[in-house]
Amino acid sequence: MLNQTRLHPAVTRQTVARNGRTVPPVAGHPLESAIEMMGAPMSFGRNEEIFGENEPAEYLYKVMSGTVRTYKVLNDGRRQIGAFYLPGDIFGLDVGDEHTYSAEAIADSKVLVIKRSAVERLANSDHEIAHGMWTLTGRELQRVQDHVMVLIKTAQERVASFLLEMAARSRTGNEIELPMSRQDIADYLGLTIETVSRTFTQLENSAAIAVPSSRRIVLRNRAVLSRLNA
Amino acid sequence: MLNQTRLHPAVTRQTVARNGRTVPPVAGHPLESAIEMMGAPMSFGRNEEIFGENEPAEYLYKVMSGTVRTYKVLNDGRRQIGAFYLPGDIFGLDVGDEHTYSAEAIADSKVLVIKRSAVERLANSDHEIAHGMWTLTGRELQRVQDHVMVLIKTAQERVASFLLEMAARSRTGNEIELPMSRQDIADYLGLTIETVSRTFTQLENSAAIAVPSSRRIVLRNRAVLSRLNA
DNA sequence: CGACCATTTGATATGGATCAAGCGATGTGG
DNA sequence: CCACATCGCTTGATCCATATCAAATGGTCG
Repeated sequence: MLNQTRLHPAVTRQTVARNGRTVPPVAGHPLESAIEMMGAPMSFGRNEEIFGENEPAEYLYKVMSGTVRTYKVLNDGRRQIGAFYLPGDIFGLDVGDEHTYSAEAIADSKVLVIKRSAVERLANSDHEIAHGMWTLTGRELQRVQDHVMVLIKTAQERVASFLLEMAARSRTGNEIELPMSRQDIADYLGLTIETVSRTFTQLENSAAIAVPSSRRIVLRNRAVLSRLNA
Repeated sequence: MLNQTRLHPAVTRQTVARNGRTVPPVAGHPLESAIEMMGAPMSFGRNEEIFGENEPAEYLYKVMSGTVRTYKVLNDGRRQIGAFYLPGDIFGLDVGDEHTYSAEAIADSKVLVIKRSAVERLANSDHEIAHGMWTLTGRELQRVQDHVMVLIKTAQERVASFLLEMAARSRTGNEIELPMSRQDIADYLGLTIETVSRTFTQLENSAAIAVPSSRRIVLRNRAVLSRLNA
C-alpha cells in the first residue's frame, strides 16, 4: 500500500475538508506528534476501502479531513459499523497482526499513514510513545464498551445517543453535519434504515431536533435527548 | 481495600475450585508472572462486589478459581454484563483512573490482587511488562468487539455463540458447566431470561444440545451451533 | 427534463418482551 | 424425615417495538 516511513517535509499538513472541519498541524502528546511528523498523507475517495478485514495490520492512520467507517460483515451480509472516525481521530490500531475489521472512507478523506513497525520501534526507546499506544487502545476499548450499552437500548434511545455523541465530537454547537448516510447510521446502531428515519421524524415531531436537510440536524432540546440517553 | 503490594511467599498459589478447574502456579509472560509473584490472594463470596463503577481503579485482578462478572446498570435498572472472567483471566484493567463498570463474584471465588501503581512502576523499567499491559488491553478490546457482533444477532444465534464461546474457554470438550444463572446469561446477551430458557429448549429439541441439568450443557451438534454462529 | 439514488412514509408481519402460572430442586424448621 | 417455603427455571398466552415489504417523495446530476 505504502512503503515510505520517512518524513515528508514538503507536504502541507493543513488540509481543508469540504465542510471546513480540519485538523490543525499542532502536536498533541508524543505519539500524536510522531504521527504528524512521520505520517505520509494519502487520499481516499468516497466509499474507497482503506484496509480490509484479515489484511496485515501494517499501518496506523489519522484522519485529517473527511470521515472513515470501520465495519464487519456477517456471512449473511449483515453489516455492523464499529465506529466513525472524524478529523483528528486515529484508527487502524489492532493489537494482533491482522485487522479484525475493514475501513472505508465515507466521504473523500485525507489521512496520515504511518507504519506500525516504525511506531513500535519508537515505542521501544521512547516510553511516552509506548504509553500513548496503550492509552489509545484503552480509549478505543472505552468507546466500544459504550457502544455496547447503546446497542441494548430502544430505537429512540439509540438515535438520541448517536446524535449527542456526534454533537459532542464535532464540537459545533447544536448544529450537526452528518457525513454518513441513514444506512450507515442504521448499521452503526443495529437498526434498519426505516427505523432510523422514522425515529428522526418522531424526534422532530416532539421538537427535540430539527432536520433542515437530511444530513443536517439541529439539537433543539438536549434535555429530551439526554433523558433518552438513559 | 488492600494495602499490601509486597510479595506473599507463604501463600499457596495452587487453589482448587469447586468444579476442579483451577489455575496452575506457572508463569506465562512477564506480566502474568509478576501478578502471580506479587499478587495478594483474596476471596469473594457469591454475589459479593469486588469493585464498583466509578471507584478508583487501583488494582488489577486475576481469577484463580470461581467466576467473575463485570457489568453496568442503566439508570432505569437494565443491567448489561460486559464479560465473564474464568480462572486464568485478568480483569479490572481500566486505562482511566476509575473503573467504568462494576465487578462481582458469581460463585465463591479466589483472585490475586495487585496494585496498579506497582504494575505501572514495573512497566516503567521493564519493557515487557508495558507491552503486556498493551496486549492485555488489546485482547479485551477484541473481546468487546466480538461481543458487539453477538448483540446484533437473533436470539438463537446469540445463545449458540455464547455456548461455543464458553466451550472454547473452558476447554472441557463438549460438556460445559455454566457457573452463571439464566439471568446472567440474559443480561450478557441482551435478552430476557424467558427467551434464553426457551432458546435452550429449542436447541435441545433440534438435538443441537442436551441439558441434563440447568447448569450443565452438552454440545451434541457443533455444526448446527456453528452455522448459527454466523 | 428525466434518471437515479437516498430518504421518508405507509401497511403488515414477527421475534422477542411482558405478564402470568407451573414445576423442580434445594434447604429449613417442626 | 417429612412438609413446606424459596428460588431458579421453564412454559404458556398475549402484546408491542421494530423488521419487512412496498410505494411515494425529494434531491442531485447529466
